[in-house]
Amino acid sequence: MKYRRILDAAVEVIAERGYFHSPVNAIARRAGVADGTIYLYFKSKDEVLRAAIDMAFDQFSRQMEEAFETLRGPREQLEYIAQAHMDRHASMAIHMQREVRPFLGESSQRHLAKYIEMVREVIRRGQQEGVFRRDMSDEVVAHFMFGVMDELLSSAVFAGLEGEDMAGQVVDVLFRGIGA
Amino acid sequence: MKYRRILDAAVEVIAERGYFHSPVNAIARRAGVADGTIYLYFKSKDEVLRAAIDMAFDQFSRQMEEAFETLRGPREQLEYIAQAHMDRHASMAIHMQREVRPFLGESSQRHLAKYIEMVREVIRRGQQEGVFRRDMSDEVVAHFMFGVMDELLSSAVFAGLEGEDMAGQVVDVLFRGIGA
Amino acid sequence: MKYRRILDAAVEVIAERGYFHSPVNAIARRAGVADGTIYLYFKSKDEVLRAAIDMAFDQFSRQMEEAFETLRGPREQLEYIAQAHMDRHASMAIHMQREVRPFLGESSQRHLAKYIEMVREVIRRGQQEGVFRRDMSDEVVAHFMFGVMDELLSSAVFAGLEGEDMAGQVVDVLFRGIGA
Amino acid sequence: MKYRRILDAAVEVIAERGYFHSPVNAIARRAGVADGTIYLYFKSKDEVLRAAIDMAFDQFSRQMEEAFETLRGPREQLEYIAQAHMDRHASMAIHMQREVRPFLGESSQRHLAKYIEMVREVIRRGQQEGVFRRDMSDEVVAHFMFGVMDELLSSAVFAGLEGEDMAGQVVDVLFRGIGA
DNA sequence: TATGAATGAGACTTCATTCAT
DNA sequence: CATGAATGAAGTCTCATTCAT
Repeated sequence: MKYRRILDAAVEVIAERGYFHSPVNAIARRAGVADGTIYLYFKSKDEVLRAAIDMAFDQFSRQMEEAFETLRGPREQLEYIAQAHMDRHASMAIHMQREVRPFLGESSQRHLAKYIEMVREVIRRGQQEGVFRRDMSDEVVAHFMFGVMDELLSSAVFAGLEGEDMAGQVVDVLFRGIGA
Repeated sequence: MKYRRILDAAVEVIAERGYFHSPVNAIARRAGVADGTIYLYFKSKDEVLRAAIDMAFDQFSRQMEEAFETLRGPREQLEYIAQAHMDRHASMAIHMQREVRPFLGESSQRHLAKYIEMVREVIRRGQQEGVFRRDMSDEVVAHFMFGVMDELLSSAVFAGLEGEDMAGQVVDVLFRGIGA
Repeated sequence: MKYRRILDAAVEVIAERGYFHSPVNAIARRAGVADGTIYLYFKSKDEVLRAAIDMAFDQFSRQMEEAFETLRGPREQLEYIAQAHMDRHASMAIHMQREVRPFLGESSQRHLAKYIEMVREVIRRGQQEGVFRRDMSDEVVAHFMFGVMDELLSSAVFAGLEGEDMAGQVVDVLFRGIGA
Repeated sequence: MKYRRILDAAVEVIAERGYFHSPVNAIARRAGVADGTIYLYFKSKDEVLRAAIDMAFDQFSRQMEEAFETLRGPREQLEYIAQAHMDRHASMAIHMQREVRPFLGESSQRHLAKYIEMVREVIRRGQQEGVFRRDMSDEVVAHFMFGVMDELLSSAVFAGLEGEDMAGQVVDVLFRGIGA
């Protein structure tokens, strides 16, 4: 379906060139549709971006919720989040909201907030279960986690860190750091 | 001096609205100069951004080098870096390179690389001195640190975390996480 | 087709006001299109000028080549060139390259060179056939001819010489002047 | 005196780069004065150009009038005009009016008209004296002469015709062409 | 639905001109 | 008289968006 083709093309093109260097016609070309067609499915270019980010986060959320039904321990859950975040394709759109936070407004905030909230819950439960230290703000820890993952992800592109098991190292440091 | 006024205005405006939503005339207005005046001091809009980032990183580097002459322990040094990074004004420009990494090219890379290298050295020395674990890539840890700081910084604006001693918490977690 | 409308409008406007006093929006208005439309057909304003000049010279060349198949005598050929050059519409674009020679670079040179070369051949053949004097540089004579025609053309606009058979007089003088 | 320095600088710079590619500050730099100084002597950039052209033509006219007091024959006079026109420095400003005719308006016209008138008189007198043919418009002949000279002059720069005695050839052709 | 030529607002930049020193 | 930093109008060009087909 074209709706999806456009979204995927947008993610690809924007990931390569950045949002503001990605003219609508470039997205259209990549999607194999005419420029005007995009406006049959989306109200504006911003809307395409918004939808792409929405899609990525929603998918991410769903993936987590599903996994958490069988993965119950805080440690396992954090590990899973890190692993999933590191998966390049899924997270490219998540990463995109960086470039775009200043003007995408509450939509962008909302998704990030949801990601953060998800992590906070894991942390809080870990704290209740006595697995994690209690002397730390769960909010700070959650941003902490998101920040590391996102930076490693984007640096990987430039710095050639692709080989390393980054998610593993991150979780390892984090656990020691916040473990009780 | 106008040069400085323009640079400061640019950092302010871009921090608020993002580089690509910051027309030159907005920067000019904020700086209290005419549009054309900017081009007496900078060759192009890109050049303003580049100069702002250069300035911020250079200042940051100098501050570190100075401080490290009396602060010798890896722990103290990391703490100092975190503290300095968290200082809003100084780091806003550092943060800006995020939005802009894809097209600012090597200039942007170089600065980040220098920051990373600085942290890596601290880590490596800590590993040699037996203060830090040896089973981790110092490069990953350095990006780790940068990522956390930058995310916390940018989230602070939105999430109202301003009160918390974020730098302190970061360093605390990091030390436990990578301590030997 | 818009491509042609724009080219014609450009020639008209530039002929009236000069290239550098012809903002793109004036050309667009004359062509009855929006400013941006011009950039669908031409990469830049310079490109419009270049294309206009190209078109005029090409048309001129083709016209000559065609005519020369039946017009074999040097005298007839020169007469034909003069006549064609004098035709206002066709030659306006040829005239334009004057204003613009310094910065249109080799494209402009090339066309003029071709015109000159065409005349030189006629002259040289005339010299071989003994119709023209041999003690003159054919290159000088060719520029000679081009210069006269172009000046008469541009003066005609201002000086109201429109009525006179200028081409005829020119060729007459030229023949007596260079005739053997 | 600065007035003169500015005028000379203007002619030099404009001859090299064309009027519209000659920013005022380039003329100022060449003249060794500040930008603003130019406006103490001239009302506008156009005025500088106008004055430069005025100066060149006036000088040219004076030179002719002077010479014509001893040079009485039509042939000698035409020869002298051609020779003087060909002198590079003197004629550069004359040549400049080409680029600029469309918008310099009557001032430019007037000078050219004067040049033309001067030649026409020579021609007319030649016709009366029976030296020149009577079946030609003296106006056409005058433009004829101006056009050739100007083209040869400007082509010389590009085509490397510098060596040839162009003025001589021109006059030679012209005489045969219009001689009785 | 789909197209893509056309639009025009708005961005960046240049440069003639002014004016406080 | 002289300076040159500053101004801002105007120019070129891009690109999100529309609409006739």
